[in-house]
Amino acid sequence: MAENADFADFVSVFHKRVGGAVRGLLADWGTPGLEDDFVLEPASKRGHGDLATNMALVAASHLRQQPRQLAERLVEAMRLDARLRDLARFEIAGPGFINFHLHASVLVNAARDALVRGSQFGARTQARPQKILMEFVSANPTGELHVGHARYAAYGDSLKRILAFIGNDVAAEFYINDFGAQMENFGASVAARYAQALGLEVELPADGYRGEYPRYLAEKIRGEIGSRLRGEIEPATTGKAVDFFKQRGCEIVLEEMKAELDRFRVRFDNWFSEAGLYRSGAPGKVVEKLKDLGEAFEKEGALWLKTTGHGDDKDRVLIRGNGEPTYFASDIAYHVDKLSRPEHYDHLVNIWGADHHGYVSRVKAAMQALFPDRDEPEIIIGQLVNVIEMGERKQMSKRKGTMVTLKELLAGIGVDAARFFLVDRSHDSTLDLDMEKARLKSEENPVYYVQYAHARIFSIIKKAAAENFKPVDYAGYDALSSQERQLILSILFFPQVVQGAATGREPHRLTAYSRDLAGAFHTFYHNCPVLKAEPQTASFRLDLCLLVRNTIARSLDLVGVSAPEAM
RNA sequence: GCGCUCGUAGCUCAAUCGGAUAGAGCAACGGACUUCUAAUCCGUAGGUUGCAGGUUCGAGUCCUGCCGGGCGCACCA
Repeated sequence: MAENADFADFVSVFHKRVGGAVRGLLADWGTPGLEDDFVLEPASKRGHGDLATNMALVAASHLRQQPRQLAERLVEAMRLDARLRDLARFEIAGPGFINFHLHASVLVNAARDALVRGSQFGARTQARPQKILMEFVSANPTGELHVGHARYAAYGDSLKRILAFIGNDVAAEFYINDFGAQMENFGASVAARYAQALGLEVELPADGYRGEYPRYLAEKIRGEIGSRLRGEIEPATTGKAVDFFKQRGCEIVLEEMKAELDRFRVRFDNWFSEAGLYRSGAPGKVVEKLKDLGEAFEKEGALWLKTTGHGDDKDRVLIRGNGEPTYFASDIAYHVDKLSRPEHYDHLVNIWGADHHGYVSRVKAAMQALFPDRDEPEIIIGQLVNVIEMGERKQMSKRKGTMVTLKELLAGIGVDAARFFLVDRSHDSTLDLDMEKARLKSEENPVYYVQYAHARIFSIIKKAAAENFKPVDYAGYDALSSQERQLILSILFFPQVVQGAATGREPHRLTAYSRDLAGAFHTFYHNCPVLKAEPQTASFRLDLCLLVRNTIARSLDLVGVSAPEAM
């Protein structure tokens, strides 16, 4: 408590004070931890005061006693606490809720305090900051980013911002799968398109990459090298040419992905190459290590990892019968690498699509075998995105061409609407995207509702400057309207919302919050004139506007959305 | 078949450890611009939280079964 005093926000201070007032009582009752863990929620919406707690109900379920009677005794204890009495009055309602009515002056002071904290309001609330390495998107470098990737990019980047805001040291990494059969296939496909562009009769590999993109890459490479590699390709693509097209094609793809992600306001601190991992011999080394640990065994000509010893439902191949390591082996090496770096990460977070969820337990099993004393990596599974075309739901597929690219999404609805839209729903429900509708509906994207509130405030601020408005001291102002109470309360919960979004890994709480806050502001705006009010009222309301502006801008920034000054 | 996951208003989604009358936005309907931006506000309507049981003071939330959608069940990545 003491070490965080500088960053303590009103709600958590109030929470501690309430807990302190009833600590002895709860200890007598033997409800361990309740004095620190009880829920304090905003309640004004329901007309039950400003804040409420269900602690009597929780205690009742432990003690098997009447909640209302317990509530009476809790409130009695609270009334004995003079400092708490200075903040609020209390009452019992319903089955045993305790409602708090905050004194107006307390709300005014809390708002002013939040404003003074400026960019630090709600920040650095993490009790024990961690060094976190997040890995997400990690699209194969063989094509364009589509809206599925965009969803993870928006989700992962937002989560990164949120975790960093509350005090963690967070790095984002993109894992490049630039090794293996898929890449050979990709190189051969681009080589074939190159040859075709030169007028040669060369077929795409049987299961090669179709669609426009390899053609585009081939064309681009032809612009760079002309017909220099013509001889390497006819009549069939040779290893040397495939290597070149693989390499150069991959480089171009990555450059374009970077540029596209940059436009989407997603930046990775590191791009990690799987091929580089192989060059360093890491997969081989980790396999040796697993053998030494007695975790690997030979069967049917392959080398297996005994993942069933660590909770997986079957054992997994590390080295294939043909001597090649599996993707799994290199992925283990990759995770070992993450943990072995000089940064000494405390925690790894991987964000994977639902199509990889079968893979989770084997990676965890491998890491458990190698690092029995460390926390296992946290793997977040995000659901997929379907594309709706002509009213029909289709899974995205590069081959079938039913894919909407990130580029198209941004061209259609823009960065702000796209990021808000993608992050606004829980990552664990599938998302159906109808581009036609999205384009039509972008006008009514809730992001504009939120941004409009921000722009309105700027308008007030500009007007205040133009009129040379001189604020006066509003200490003692306590004639709060219900709209002001609601607005202040909404802001005071911002730190809790951020904290909840962080621990639950749920950035969508920020978009929901920003919408609520914008709503509270719009209501306030219609009922409470700012500059036309009495000087003291005007001064307070102007500060309140500044606070709302800061909080909306921060909420949007945490999900990578801009806060315009005018619309 | 087995495993994971989701199912909430016409649509898209919320709902903090199991708590008060399940909430927003959009769409629909009715009102509000002589005002700091009407991209807004106020109001009305809209629900057997997929179905059936169970646990308990209390279940959208936990447990069991069923129905439906998605994903997975490789010596692919």
